[in-house]
Amino acid sequence: MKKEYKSEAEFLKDYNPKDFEQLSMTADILLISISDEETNNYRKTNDKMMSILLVKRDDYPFKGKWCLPGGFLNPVGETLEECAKRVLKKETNLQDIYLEQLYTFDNPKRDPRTRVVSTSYMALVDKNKLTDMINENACWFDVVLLEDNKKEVEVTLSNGIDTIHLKIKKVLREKTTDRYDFISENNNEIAFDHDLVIVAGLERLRNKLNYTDIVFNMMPKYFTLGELQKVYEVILNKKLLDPAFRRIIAGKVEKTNKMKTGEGHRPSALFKYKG
Amino acid sequence: MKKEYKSEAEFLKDYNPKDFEQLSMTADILLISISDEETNNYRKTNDKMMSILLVKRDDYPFKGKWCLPGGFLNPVGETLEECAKRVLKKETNLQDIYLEQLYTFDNPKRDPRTRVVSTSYMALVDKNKLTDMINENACWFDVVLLEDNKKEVEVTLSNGIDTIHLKIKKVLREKTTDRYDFISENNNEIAFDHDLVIVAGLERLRNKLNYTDIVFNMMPKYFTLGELQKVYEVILNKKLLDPAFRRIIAGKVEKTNKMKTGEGHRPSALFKYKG
DNA sequence: GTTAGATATTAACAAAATATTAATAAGAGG
DNA sequence: CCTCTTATTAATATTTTGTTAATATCTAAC
Repeated sequence: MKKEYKSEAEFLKDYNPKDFEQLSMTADILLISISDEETNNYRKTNDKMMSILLVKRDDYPFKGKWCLPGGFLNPVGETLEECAKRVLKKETNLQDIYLEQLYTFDNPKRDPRTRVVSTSYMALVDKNKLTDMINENACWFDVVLLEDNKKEVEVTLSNGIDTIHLKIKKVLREKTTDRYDFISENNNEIAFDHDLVIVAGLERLRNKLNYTDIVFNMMPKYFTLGELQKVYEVILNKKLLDPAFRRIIAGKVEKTNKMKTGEGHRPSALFKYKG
Repeated sequence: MKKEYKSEAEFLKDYNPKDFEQLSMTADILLISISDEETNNYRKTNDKMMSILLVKRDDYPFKGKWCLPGGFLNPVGETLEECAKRVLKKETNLQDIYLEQLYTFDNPKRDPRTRVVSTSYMALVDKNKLTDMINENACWFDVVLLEDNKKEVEVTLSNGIDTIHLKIKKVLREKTTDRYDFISENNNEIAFDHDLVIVAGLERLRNKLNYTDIVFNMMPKYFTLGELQKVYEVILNKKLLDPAFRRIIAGKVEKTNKMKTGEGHRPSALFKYKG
């Protein structure tokens, strides 16, 4: 029989959340940076690449597998974003960097322990600004986008020692907005459903590049237009034409009186983000 | 002392989620439609408007307040989207309509009972397609966007009897992507933090209008270009020029041999979504 | 009937944005 | 000083978008 309450306060005094089935939540972070030969200890090319931070699990479940940094939400007073920041600080000592909520993943089978819903965050940083050492179980992996069409996405992650190959099938879900359901075809190459988080994050970054200034979160203070263009090209995975690129970017940056020399060709002007 | 496990299976056998603090989750749905005089029982104008579905709470907390349809996630096997669909079916008997995850709201104080994290979904529908009656505690509210600048958003919701005035302060959070934190300035005009969900949803819809065909989810099968243009104008909250609009939309629709007459002016051709 | 009012539809032109090609600039390194 | 490489910009073609205005065809009022 339902008890009749006379006020919100009276109702709340009686309420016990343990009367209901509950669950756990985590916040996972996709930390993306641009790497080049200076910040890369195994490649000998001059190419820029995207790289993401992975952590090796030293406990069950998925013991020994790589995964995104993440951790359980403390339900007593902590927000998911605070949780994400706490984890990020622990792994990289980074604070005050660009962070945005990406998506909430909730496949009931995504965690073998119990029902765990995960809200993922995307964070962008310029790796070179990382002065402190990152946690010893964490490592940067270069990202190579092998394939990205309407049927599938294929990504290879590599740190020079380990190589992780991710393959995700796309199933058209909604024609009007060209949305797809992503179905992992990986057999525990990476822990949990973090392959889906990575793919969703790379796509979000690619989209935001076109209509925001998000890119400057992963640039150093001073950069040449050539460097900036390479970053765009790496993220978009295609060549851009110089004059077109310069027109688009012109209003966002301002020329400094510094120059970058010693590169074996005509020196280029250094720019900085205007704003 | 930490126990040493030899396999994933052995570890899982010992794992008890109740050893940790847990929480509850809900899925909330922002159902948006376009209303006009035919589907509106109190306005006598010919204008199209956006309208959203609200539900009156008949239990504590927030007893008697309006809120978005939503419900608790069943942690045993139900996904958040399944939960959203279940609630939507209960309130409107609608199935198979456009649904997309909007954002996860997790302010620890958003629910006075206990820690409840809510993942919100946006759903679009053409109200006229609703053949079944909606639940008796549910009601369509017309949406009037009074103000939307870099400092604040103001929205009025009205069903002819009740009027709900929402005011939300914006605080710039991130310059590069022009993102804002939304701070509710409402004193329980609407239950929970559903004012934030509404504002986030309206903004998402406005953005998606520009680069997707999302609008056709709220259109009838056959429509005139004038009607379609009005829907754009209502959502974007501004006038559009005819030839420009027609050029943009031309590739997305196809002319049928039907005409719409009886409107007191030159008849217009009926179009349908191509795809 | 005739005319006014309303929106539909398209033509025509102007302006702005974008794409493309190619010319010129200037340090590094032989 | 010659070649390589990338930087930078000029010049032009093409496409897209903005604007104005002309014409079409219905309903309703007179």
